[in-house]
Parts: sequence; C-alpha cells; structure tokens
Amino acid sequence: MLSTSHTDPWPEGGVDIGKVIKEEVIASPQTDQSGSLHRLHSVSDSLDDSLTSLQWLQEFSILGASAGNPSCHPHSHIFSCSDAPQSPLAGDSASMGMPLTPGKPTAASFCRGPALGPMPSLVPHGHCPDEVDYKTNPYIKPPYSYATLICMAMQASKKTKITLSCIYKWITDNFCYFRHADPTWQNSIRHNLSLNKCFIKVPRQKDEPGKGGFWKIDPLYAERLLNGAYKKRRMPPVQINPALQHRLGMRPQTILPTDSTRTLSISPESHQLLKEFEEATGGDQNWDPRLAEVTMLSCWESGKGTKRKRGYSHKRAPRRPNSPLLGMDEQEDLSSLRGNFDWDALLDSALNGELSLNEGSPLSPIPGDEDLMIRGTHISLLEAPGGVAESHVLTETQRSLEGNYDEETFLATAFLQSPWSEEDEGNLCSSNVGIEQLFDLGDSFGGDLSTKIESIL
DNA sequence: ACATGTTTATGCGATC
DNA sequence: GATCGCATAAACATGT
Repeated sequence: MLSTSHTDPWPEGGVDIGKVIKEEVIASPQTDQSGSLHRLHSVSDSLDDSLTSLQWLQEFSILGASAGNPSCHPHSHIFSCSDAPQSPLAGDSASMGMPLTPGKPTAASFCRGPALGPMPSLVPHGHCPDEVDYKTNPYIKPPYSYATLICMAMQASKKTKITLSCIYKWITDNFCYFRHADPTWQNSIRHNLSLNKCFIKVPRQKDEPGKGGFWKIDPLYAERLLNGAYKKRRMPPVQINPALQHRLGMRPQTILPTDSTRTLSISPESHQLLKEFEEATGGDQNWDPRLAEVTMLSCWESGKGTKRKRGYSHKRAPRRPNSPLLGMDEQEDLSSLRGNFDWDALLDSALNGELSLNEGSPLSPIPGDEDLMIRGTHISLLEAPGGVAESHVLTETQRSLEGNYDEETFLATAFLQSPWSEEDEGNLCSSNVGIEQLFDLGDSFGGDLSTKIESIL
C-alpha cells in the first residue's frame, strides 16, 4: 500500500505537478521556445530538490506538448525529425563508400541536416549539435553511457533477460557509431555489465545451449529513479569517430553546449532526461535495500546518495542468487533485433513505480498483484501484455524486503523485478520498432501525462 | 580460437 | 583539491 506519510517522496505542500505541467503545456514552446524554456526552468527551479528526480518527467511531458509540431519532436535531436530509415543499416552513411574503419572517439561536431546526403551534414561548430541522428550518423558517439545503452537494449528486447550478443546487436543496429568504432566498446559493455550493480547476470541452465549467460536489470535500480540519489552531470562533449572524421578531413574538435542550443532546441532537456536515466542506472554501489526507506527519505531531502570510494574499488555486492526460472531458451535470431527501446513504457513504469504500479507495459508491475491504493487513489493493475503475468522468483534482496523492507518501497520497485514479460522470451533479440519510435514520447506524454499525473494525484 | 565474464588500473571531466 | 562517475585499456579466467 503506497500511502503518503513519511515515505512519500513528493514534497509536502509542494507543487501541483499536474497543474504545473498543464500550465507549461499551454505555454507551448512552439511560439516562443526560449521563453517557454525559461518558464520551464523557472518552474523547475521553483520545485525543491526533492522533485529533481521527476523533473525530467515534467519536462518531458512539457516538451512532449510540442509534439504537435511534427518538426519539433521531443527527440528530434536524437533521431532526427526527418525520415530516418527504419533499418538502421539503410541509413548507415558511413558504410556508403566507406570502409568499416574502427576508430576511437574523440570530439567534433556534426549534425544531420535536413537534406541527408550520402554523408551526414557537417554542422558548424556550436550549431545544433543536438539534432543528431545516431542511428545513421557514424561520426558522433551517442551521448549515453554504456549503462544506458545496455538498459536501452534490454528494454528494447522486452525480455526478462538478454544476452551479451543481443546487446551488441541492438547497439550496433541503433547507433551507427558503434558499427564503425573500435570494437573495444564491447569490452566496455562487458565491463559495465560486470561492474554495474544495475545489471544482474542470469546464468544459463545446464541444458541450455549457447555461450555466456543472460543479463537483466537489477530492480533496485528503480530506487535510484525513485530516490533521486544521483547527481546531475553535464553533457559530455560530442565525440566523433576519428577514423571517419579523418575521411572527412576534419580536425577533431569538441562541441560544447552553447546558449543557442539551450534556447533553440528542446533537446537539452531531452538529453537531460536520458542522462538522468543513465544516472539512475549508474552504480550506487553502496546502496542497501534495507536502508531503502531511510535512503529514500534522506535522499529526497538531500538529493544525494551514499558515496563510494574512488575508482572501481567498489565491488559489486555478491550477486543475489538468481532463480533458474530463466531457463527459457533464447532465440538467437539476432538479425531480427531492432531498436525497440520503450521509453514510454519505461517512463510509464518509472512514473507508476513512483506513484503507483499499473499498466501492462513491458515493464509490468508485480505479477498478479492486486490493485493498489496510492495517495488514496485506487489504481488497477493490468495484466502484462498477452495476459500473462510475470511469475519471477523474487531475488534474495526482495525476499528480504518482504520481511524487513517497507512494503511501499517493495511495491515501488517490484515492477522492475519482472521488467519484461516471459511471454516475450521466445522473441528474444527481436523487436520491430525503430529506435526513433522508442523516443516517440510526444504523443505519449504530450497530452497524456498531465492527465495521468493529475488522476494519480 | 573465440566469446564471455571478472577484475584492476588509469585518465578525465564534473561536482563538491 | 578531493571526490565522484564514467570511459578506456588490459590481463586473466572460463566456457563453447
């Protein structure tokens, strides 16, 4: 039962978020982007720190309001407003007359222009660095951490678990940069999987053929989404494939955010959204589930989580023994893997994890759970897609939660325990939606979210 | 041999 | 300046 009292992450007597969102939605940036953003920031500033973790959500919804303008898609900076090919390879400009030269990222500035020729258009320094189609642009390294990319791949798969090769595949399919980059990024992916507590290894069963195990997201990462116990980081400089830039006769350069990028585009906010997600997936290596309640409270107060020692001395906590439930075979049809990162579902889940647990999104809530009462609002839980409820065995952590952990927190995080329907297991590594659709939140949140939040609140 | 997974080390930018 | 978060590199072990 998610009632308010002391575990309520929302600030008391604070801001009517639904109202704020509605107001901001009305003040469409379409007419005055800079002004609207100004208002956005000022409103955001008016929120206390405890709302930080959801600020992106507000902003996303606000930004999504501009979705009415087809040329101002909330993620147009990521996956261009223009008609990006469904098949990422089809738009692989780097593969057109260009060898797959590995390269290591440096920094430079490119931008996909309106008329996408054989090569993505080069954008003068300081100009619209946000409008980059990472799916087709082989030059610019996606500004997402590896953890984020892994999460994206996992989410896109809509499976409970995903193989390393599937992660590779999804990333290369959806981020052209990595198709041409030095394969050492795969090392980094593995490193991240091993090191980042967000990711849990699910060993194969003995009779399961194939190499390696599976990976899934640790549900505890939801806590980080919830408690806001992460720091905000600035956007890293845009990085570019040096091999490819060399072919362009470019000199490495770094794009730094400019005022123009802040006022001309909604993208900084959208970027921030993703950054915060990746921060949420980052390793809070000292998180103790039994302290979750306290952590949530304190973090909502301070906006800071626990600290860790410098460097990678932060060992992962011993892996909670994973249930052998996941013995279902994966389909190694990597060729069918396409971007299907369901941001909508993720955000929906984040929202619902924060406020409730509902929706039959791929990130489905507690299997077979009953309706929830949150802030006095009765919320009905829907079945997972296909009507198949998850039946994952609880991790040791969550089992302990059942005993010691506040039920609210448990409920708030359990939706990640079985993020994807087992039913989808048979389609591992297969997804049919282009990644640009994964970011198609404008429609989902533009008019939807405020209503959703309002109804919840 | 290769893929996968773990671990250690180091560097850098951002933040406190 | 210390700390943090992350990327990168590499060595090593294990499994297929």
